[in-house]
Amino acid sequence: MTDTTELSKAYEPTEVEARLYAFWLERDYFRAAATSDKPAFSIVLPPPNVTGSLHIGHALTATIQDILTRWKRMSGFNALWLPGTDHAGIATQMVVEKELKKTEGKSRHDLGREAFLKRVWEWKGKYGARIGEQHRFLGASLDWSRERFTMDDQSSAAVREVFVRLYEEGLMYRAQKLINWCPSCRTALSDLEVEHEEKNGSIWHIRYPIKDSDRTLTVATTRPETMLGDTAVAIHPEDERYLGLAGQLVVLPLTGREIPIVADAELVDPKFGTGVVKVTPAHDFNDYQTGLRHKLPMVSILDEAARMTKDTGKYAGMDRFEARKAVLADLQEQGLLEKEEPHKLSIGTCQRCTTVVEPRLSPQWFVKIEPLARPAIEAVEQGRTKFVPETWTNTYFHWMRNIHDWCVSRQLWWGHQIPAYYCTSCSPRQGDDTDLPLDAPTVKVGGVDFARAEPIVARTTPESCPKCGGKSFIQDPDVLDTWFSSALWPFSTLGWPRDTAELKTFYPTSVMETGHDIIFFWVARMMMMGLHFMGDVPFRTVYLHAMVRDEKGEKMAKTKGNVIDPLDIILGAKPEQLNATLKNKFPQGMPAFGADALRFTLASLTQQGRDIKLSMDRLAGYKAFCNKLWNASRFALMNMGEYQYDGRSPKELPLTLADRWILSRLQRATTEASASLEVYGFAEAASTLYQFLWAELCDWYIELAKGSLYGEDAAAKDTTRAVLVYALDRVLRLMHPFMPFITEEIWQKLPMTRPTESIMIAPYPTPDTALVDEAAESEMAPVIAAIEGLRTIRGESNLSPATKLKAVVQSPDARTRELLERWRGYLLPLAGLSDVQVGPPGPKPPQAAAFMATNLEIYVPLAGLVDLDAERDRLRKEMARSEQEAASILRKLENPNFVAKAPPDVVEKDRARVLELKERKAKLEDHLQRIAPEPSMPENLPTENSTPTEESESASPSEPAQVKVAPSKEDKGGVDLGRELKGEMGDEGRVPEEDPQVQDALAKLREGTKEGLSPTDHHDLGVAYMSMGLVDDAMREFGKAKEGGDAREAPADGAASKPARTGGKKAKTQAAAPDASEAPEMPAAPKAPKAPKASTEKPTVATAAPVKAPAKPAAKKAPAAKSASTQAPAKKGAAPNAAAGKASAKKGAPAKAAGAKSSVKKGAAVKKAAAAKKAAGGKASAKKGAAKKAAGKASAKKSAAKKAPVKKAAAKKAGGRAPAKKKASAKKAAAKKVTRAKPSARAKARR
RNA sequence: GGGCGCAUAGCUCAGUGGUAGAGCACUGCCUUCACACGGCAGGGGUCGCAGGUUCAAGCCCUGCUGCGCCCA
Repeated sequence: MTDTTELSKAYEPTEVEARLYAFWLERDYFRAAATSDKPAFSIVLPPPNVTGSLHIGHALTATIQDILTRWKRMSGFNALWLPGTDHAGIATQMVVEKELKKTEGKSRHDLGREAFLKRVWEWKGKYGARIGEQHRFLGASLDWSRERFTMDDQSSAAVREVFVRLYEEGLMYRAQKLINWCPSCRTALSDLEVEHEEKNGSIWHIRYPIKDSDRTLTVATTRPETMLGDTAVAIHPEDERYLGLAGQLVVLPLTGREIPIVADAELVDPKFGTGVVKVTPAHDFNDYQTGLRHKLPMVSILDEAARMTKDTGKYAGMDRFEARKAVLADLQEQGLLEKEEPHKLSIGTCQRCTTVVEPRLSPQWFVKIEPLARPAIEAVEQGRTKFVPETWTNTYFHWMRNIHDWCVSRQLWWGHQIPAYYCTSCSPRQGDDTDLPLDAPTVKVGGVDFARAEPIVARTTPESCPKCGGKSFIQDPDVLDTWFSSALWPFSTLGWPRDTAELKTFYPTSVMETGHDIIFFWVARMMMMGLHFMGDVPFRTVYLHAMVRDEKGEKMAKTKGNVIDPLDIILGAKPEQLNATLKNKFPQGMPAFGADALRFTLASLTQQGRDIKLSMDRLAGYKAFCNKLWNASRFALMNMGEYQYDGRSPKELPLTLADRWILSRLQRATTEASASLEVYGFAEAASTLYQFLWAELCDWYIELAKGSLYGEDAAAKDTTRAVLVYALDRVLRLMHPFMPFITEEIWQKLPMTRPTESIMIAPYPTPDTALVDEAAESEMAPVIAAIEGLRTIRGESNLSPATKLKAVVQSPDARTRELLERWRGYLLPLAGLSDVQVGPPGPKPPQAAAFMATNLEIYVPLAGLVDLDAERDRLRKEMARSEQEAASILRKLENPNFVAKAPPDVVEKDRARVLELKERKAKLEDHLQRIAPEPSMPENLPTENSTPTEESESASPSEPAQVKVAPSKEDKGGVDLGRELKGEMGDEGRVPEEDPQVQDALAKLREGTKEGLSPTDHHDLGVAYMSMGLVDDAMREFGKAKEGGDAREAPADGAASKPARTGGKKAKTQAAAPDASEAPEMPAAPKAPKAPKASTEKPTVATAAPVKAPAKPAAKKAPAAKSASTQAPAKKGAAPNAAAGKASAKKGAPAKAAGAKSSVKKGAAVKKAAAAKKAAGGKASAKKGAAKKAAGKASAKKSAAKKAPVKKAAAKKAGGRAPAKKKASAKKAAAKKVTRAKPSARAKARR
């Protein structure tokens, strides 16, 4: 390994992956011990087709299994993951045949069996290693020393042994039965290898004349050509139409053969078709059973290629579909074809070649299933094997309880030849097979008629015939179903039938992990064979993963051109290598995402019970995650200096709060990740680690660590380094099973003493409870809350990160204050502050932006920096959220049933929550009043009957004091207060405080905020208290409200109506509350809470509005406000502070002398559909939401809660009109995120 | 025909009765000395539809619609 601590700037997976896999192989880390003191963990890899190529399903399989194996290996297990490949009988034989045809123009029969098999082995030698090599690109930690092949000597020996034992036990037999036959592959198939597909076809009605009668019976059939093989016609015994006919004969058309009419209640459904069914026992499974019941002759009319046999007269040699046409034509000609009707039917096709399969009567080998299935069912019933997800258990049971005997013989050459031998001396000979086609599946070997000969089943060729003493034998030419050898895989790979140490150590295997598509093919059969031959289940757990589909959910198939090659993802690919969709997505070619990103993606998408849609976007996201990990590590290494971590517990170091916090969070992540892995929760574990690394370690700890790392205190520096190394070491090990390469690469470079030479054999972390630090986490909470609050202010105000702010943070809680004070070193850099003053609630800074969190009030003095408009909008939004949530909880609390029946703690929580929300909202409103935008206009202070002041706004655009809009901000619609105030002063150089006018207004503002709560708030609180039954408190609040000017009566029922809230300002030149005529003292004293009265508003703004969007601001506003106030429903008094969205004339108006801006408060709580409906109509929707959404979608609630400032969108959008929607749908939407300062998981993660 | 599963943000998906979430995508600000594969902030939801149970339903029950898979 390299010593360098330098890492490249971005993670480049390709070189790292190749180098590290070689390193692991060289050190032999993948090899499991045959015997060991460690507990065993074993998985056998579902053997891929030996000549196959890695596809995305293999990648998923390998990812999951490698995660399990590496996790267990690191957790102290003797972990075996055993690789191998499957000979894949039909598939491989077909591939080689095709190649043979292509290159030499020969068939396998041209070569003969022996020569052909030699070719297949050569092929296997050439391509057989490919699939294994491809697994290495994935990082699969397979024990290659134990690699196996289903046709190697050991496996073949196991197959023979099983076959013979089953035969000896009577569970393997040979019989002439109707089986599924593929006329193209020319072999028998098991039931499972036939795929059923619904297709549109026809059903023909054919008249069969009754012998010695004028009458005919009309049969309905989907396969007229098989009538040549009919041996009866069946009717339902109780069908009145055909009473008395049973036992008579019909004359089979086209042949003249006479066949009986039989009564069969099982076969015939009198309601279907004509109620008469032709019976063709040799070509239909239902008819076959009928034939057995009625002892009917069975006439085969199709040969192994599904051509009509020589017994079919004029049809002989025709293909079955050709024959169908001929038969129909002849019937037509004879007037026996009554009609043809469209008909849906289920067609069985060959899984391998999609040829329509043909039921065929032939001698085959079968496994008697019932005695094997019973124990396999019981084992699962008893829980000796468990399915994950559990839902597969029922599927398994259903199939196991209904399976038929398993046809295991295949008329192929490539596979395990059946260990049955026939004496060439005394076996019946084939007498008349001379005209069989050369390529007949049962070739003429020694002339033995295998259909009639008696097999001698033996492990090796018999010495002599027990019957005649003959010494010459011929082995059964057929081979076994590929799945037969696969069924033995869990024990044949461990050495069975020999008694090996591996079997003792690793059987039963720990987990069988595979796709759910082979639960019957493979899982069920392994269960049966394992139980029968090993006496125990083959695996304790079956984890069945989903199918991987493309991004659209379509199955990946070459024919669809949507196949994604895992190697392309890992290594990258040129555009010409990609399928059309991918080429479109990556016109320059696909970048090398790397195995780690692919693995992490697959693990993250693996959810139980649904298919995986492989999303390239998510893949890119996880590559970014790799890069993030890389760079976090790079940062750490860059700051290590000469430091070497000595492995001491961090507990012994003088830890800072951030240290303690991240160490504690790490322990939690450790616990959660392990717990998820225990229950196969790969996606959950991956998510936990992702969140920890990114949202906690990178976003917080590393940022906090910079203080000490860049500082002068050497000891503090080293402590931080220790924690960084400790945390990285741990998280790398935690992630190693998911992302083996990048974790190894980084881990090797950490400046520390490594317990092992490789991370893959280092211990998997377990949580260190000594480092779980509740106190640190709760101490960190207010620090984080404060930083996030400050960032919110900054973000919402579009302040550059470079702008340093001064902040005032107030908390009633002494502990919180102490913490913030102590950790101001965290606060300043992360929030971008130049200073912070922490104190108890008290005088608020004038004209500041504010953020209210639980127990925390944050103010940032504007100092000419903050976008006042945006700030007001934000505050209103916050208020609306609080209001919405409070209202919804209040509704609950008002319900006596809820209070009576819900658990007390739930009720209590809700009550506390309401109070908290009310308080929060009160503070917000209070602050909103404080930064009301009218300080420079004392002459506009409203009186009792004052009208809004838009006139003045539009009237005096030229007066400096009224120029509100800083030109530079015009386009954005924001208002820069500093400039605004300066403008008002007409002097850019002076600070606002020096202006007497401003001073005056500010003084009034301060005065007005002393009480903290507005009368409206007191009233609302009263309602809340009332609903909780706290009558005294409620009455006190109502009293205060009244004192403050809230004229409403205390509601008798606790469901008082609430007045609409003020808060919105119409125009910046206007006094704070002029929109409420009944709120005279508004601007200076926020006691006047009344609803805005739209009627008093004059849309004078319109005159100043640009030609382009003339009516909007005004027209919109007025009706909305009106509806809001007039519609305020009585019940809960949802005061639709509604919603007239604010409209800014600035934007649309190119020159707008005076930014005639009009702003109406956003409605906080429009709870009633009726109110909402109307209110919505007036909304000038904001930002992109409005631009994006169809007008009709902007529902009332949204509009009410939405941001009002009309930014760019308003200019773009002509309308901004949001037609009312019928339903006030956004109840929840509006209520959401009420208290969340930051919605992202990364933020949430650290709370 | 029988069985199973799925339907939640633009996309891919978590969410087992008590404040609807993540990643990606999107919008704004920022190329700040780990990372622009980046940082901060923000917007975005009729939880398929309709009933029912419950104080309370995305979650439980019934029915319906659509999609998928398996079996016959």
